[in-house]
Amino acid sequence: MHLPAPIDAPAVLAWYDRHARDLPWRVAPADRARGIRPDPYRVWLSEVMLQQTTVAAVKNYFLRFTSLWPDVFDLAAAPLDSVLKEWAGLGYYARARNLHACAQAVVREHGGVFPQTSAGLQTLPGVGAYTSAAIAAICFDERVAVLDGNLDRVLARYYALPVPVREAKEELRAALQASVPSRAGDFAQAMMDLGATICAPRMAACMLCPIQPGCLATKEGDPTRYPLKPAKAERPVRKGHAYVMLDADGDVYLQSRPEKGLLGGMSEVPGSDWASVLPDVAYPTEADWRHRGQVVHVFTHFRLELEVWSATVIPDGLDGGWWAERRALKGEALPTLFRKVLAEAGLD
DNA sequence: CAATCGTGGTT
DNA sequence: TAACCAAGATT
Repeated sequence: MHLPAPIDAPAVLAWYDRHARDLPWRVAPADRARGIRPDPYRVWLSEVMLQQTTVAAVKNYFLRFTSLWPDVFDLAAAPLDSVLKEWAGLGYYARARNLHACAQAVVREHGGVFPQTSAGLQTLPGVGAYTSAAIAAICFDERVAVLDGNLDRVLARYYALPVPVREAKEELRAALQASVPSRAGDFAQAMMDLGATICAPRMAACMLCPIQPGCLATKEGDPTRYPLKPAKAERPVRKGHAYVMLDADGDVYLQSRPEKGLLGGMSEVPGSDWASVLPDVAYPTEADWRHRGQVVHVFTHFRLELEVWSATVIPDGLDGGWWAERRALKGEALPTLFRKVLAEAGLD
């Protein structure tokens, strides 16, 4: 499959010069034209946070991280534990571990200076095809195709792509590559802004679109028909128990999850396995256990239903965890799931 | 390479 | 309100 007609980059850049979003990690096009260059550390940090995550959700985390750790040396020197705590709630926690490992690699192996090519950047932990291209284009104007979810949608519509994106990824990349102008960084950000604000998933404001003249989906009449979706797998249900233990002072017993896998390295309250059939109740210790309710939490690939139990216990026979003061819970590396569990047990 | 890996905003 | 989906990486 060969895709015709490259994107009209001058039209896209002219649109971007007027309508670029103002974001904390971004250098505005006017400033960029004046020679101001983005800080690769801030661009990298924002790009990692933005992986599969909305701009709205990222903003405050970005400001917090850059306030705590203004440069890559600060972040590399921070304890992993504190990075996980600050990442709590943002999801996809492998990103936080890779973020920390990447900062240390940049400091140890590159003297604190990020590599300046997409190929060099892609050797870093947590930096894949998209993120390496985005940093190289935005910071160094490397003429590389920056292909994210927004671009998948914009290009699928522009070319009225007759197959799901996954089956034509390389054709899209080639078509985009052939369109990249010398202002590669502004072009990449412009195309993403276009996807986020004009060519949105369920609404296409084609009258405002700078590349509407070449858009094949618009010619067909219904751009939101694209991209074509592959059949979706249904989401299985898993069930389990969560045991919230309090001591006489009202402190809460927490423990760390295994470093790999779901919610890896984050904190939790003890609980059962999660299975398609609710496991038998097995309290961690003898006490007057009470059922406090149920928490439902939806992950990407399954739905979880946890029965929440709580009790005041005599703190013995427990191993490997720690007692957290209730007013210190806010600072623990607790994923949203276990914050819901604690709330269900009456601990806010 | 298909499965795994979170969460909150939006419709 | 349930479904959709977001500036993807890793194995």
